[in-house]
Amino acid sequence: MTIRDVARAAGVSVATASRALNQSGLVAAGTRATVRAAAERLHYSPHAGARSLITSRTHTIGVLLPDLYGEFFSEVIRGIDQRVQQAGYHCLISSARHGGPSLEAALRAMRGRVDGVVLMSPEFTGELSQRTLPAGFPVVLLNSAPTQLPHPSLTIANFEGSRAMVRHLAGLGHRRIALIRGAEGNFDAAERRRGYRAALAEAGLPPAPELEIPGDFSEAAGVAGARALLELPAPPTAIFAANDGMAIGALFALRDAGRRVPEDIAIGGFDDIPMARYVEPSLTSVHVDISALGERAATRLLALLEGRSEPDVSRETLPTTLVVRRSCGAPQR
Amino acid sequence: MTIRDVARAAGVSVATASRALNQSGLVAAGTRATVRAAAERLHYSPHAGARSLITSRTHTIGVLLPDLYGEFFSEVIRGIDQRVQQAGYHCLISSARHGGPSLEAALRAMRGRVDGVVLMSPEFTGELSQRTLPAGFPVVLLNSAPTQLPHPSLTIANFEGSRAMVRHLAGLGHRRIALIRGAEGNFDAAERRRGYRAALAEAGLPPAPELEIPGDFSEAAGVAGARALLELPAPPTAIFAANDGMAIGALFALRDAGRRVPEDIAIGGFDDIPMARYVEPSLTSVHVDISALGERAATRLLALLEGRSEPDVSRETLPTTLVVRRSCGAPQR
DNA sequence: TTGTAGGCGTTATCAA
DNA sequence: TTGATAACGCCTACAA
Repeated sequence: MTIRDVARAAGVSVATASRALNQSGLVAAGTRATVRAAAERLHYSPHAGARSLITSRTHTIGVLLPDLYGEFFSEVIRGIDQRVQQAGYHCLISSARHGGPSLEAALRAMRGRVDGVVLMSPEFTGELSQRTLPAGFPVVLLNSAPTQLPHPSLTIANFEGSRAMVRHLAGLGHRRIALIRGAEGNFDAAERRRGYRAALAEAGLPPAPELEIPGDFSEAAGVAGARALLELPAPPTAIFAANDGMAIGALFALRDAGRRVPEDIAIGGFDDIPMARYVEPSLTSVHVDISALGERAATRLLALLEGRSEPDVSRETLPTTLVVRRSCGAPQR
Repeated sequence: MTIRDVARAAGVSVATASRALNQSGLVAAGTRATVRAAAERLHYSPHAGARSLITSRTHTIGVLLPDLYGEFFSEVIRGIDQRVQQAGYHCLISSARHGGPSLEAALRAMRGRVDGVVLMSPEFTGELSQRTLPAGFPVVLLNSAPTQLPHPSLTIANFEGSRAMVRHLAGLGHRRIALIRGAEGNFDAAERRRGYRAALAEAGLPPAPELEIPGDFSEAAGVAGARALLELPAPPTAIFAANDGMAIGALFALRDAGRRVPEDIAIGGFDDIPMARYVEPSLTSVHVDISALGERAATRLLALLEGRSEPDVSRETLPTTLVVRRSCGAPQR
């Protein structure tokens, strides 16, 4: 079932059939109708590969993520797909997780399959880019550290969100506010710590290195972190965990240790995962609209593809909002 | 950067270059090395579209889901991608959600881009299949009702899982066990109800139509369902909700109504979403390994693609396991 | 063991 | 307004 069949059925040449099927060119209204009818009747749909060969557009964008696990990624994908679909594009998903194919291989494998790529990976460097991607290949970076790379990049307001959280805790009267940090070397984690420190400084609270506990975004790290904090000669009265997973871990650890939340210790998290509403007490967190992040990334990439935007390498930050629930002890509503 | 460039750089013909790059054909070890080196140096990677034109394989599989929202879908995708990636394939994701393009359009748009498709949609009929897909096009159905369609299909053990749950509740001494049903017309929902009824019958409990409350898998339906049940002249002592979302809704409704769970009323859910562990009391549920479902679907599809399997249209059911937590009041451990 | 040449399904160019 | 025909990049007979 190729365009030849359609052409034959409509009694025209393939060239005319092609013109009639696409918007392009001048075709008599009558012939166009005949061709369209034939295509419909034959259930014709063009072969994407062949078309991309000549147009050198695939109408597909690649989405390369470090993993496909968890709500963050599913939401990103949802946002991207939604945006991309309404533009008539497709989504080729791939994860370059540890143990799987390298980022380079994954990127390379996408060649000829996608017109551009939304990329989330700390490993992506200029050197790699140059080695792997054709010059000028459209790329949008997601949640990456600021780079010199000539690509637009999107992040969420890690710094501002954390600062708002810690400011809120300080506003409730807490003087000893601990931080359970995110993964070492992670850009989000670093930014969240920066926000934490900034808020402390603003509130006139002295930096207290012993209140900063390393973590890795896992629930277990939250448990361990909270336990460590309780061991301190002067334990904190509030804990800010760099993500909700660790915050929930901390919640459990405190409960096990017989501490009441928020009466004895307040807790705040980051991400506002759905579960935050359900834990007991419900978790104060920093809300992030992840599907909007994906949608925005797709929009930027499409703009690049359509050549509508200048090589705009600006960095864009999506806002976050503090969601106050019971775990921080603030008066509700 | 095409194979011509590589050939030229290696001082051979494109045919030889092609042979050297693929496993195929007899090539002198020396020339193979030269060609490979040239390809490496030039960062050559073949154009997928062109290749698919001649081989008529894309090494890509389509994944068509009703939506991309929530953990179920992200886990399915993860399972599929994992399996497919290790076979050197790619994943083209698409959702045929309401308001978006129709299933037919989505399916049609995949032509020439994928070698086969993992499909989850209640709307997929033989008629549609015939109209949209080339005869013999590889399809694997996910969580669909049994059909006459000549495609392998995969489901989870809805019936068995529900039966195990209700059997468990009956075993704890409950005589009045209610069901909050899943969405009308949904195959999973129907199967879960069938399991519920079967377990009641096995336990010698009389069917009690007033204990079957309609629902739609939403948390709100769980709230409404639980309230309705409490209004009954003889309320149930246990509630089985057809999914965890509704079970959690019911949990909240009971708490609001001043009922203790599990002391006054026991609750069980289905799916074992991550949140089930975190609600208070933790929720007894039926565990489903969703990424395994995706992985299995991918495996079946790949078998079809590689022609390794006969046109095996068998229906495969993935087991579920009952996870007992506190909400049902069973002794722990 | 290697090279030549044809063709996969489309669109684009150029004549008619 | 239409039709031949030449690409696009690749693979694979077939010939050398």
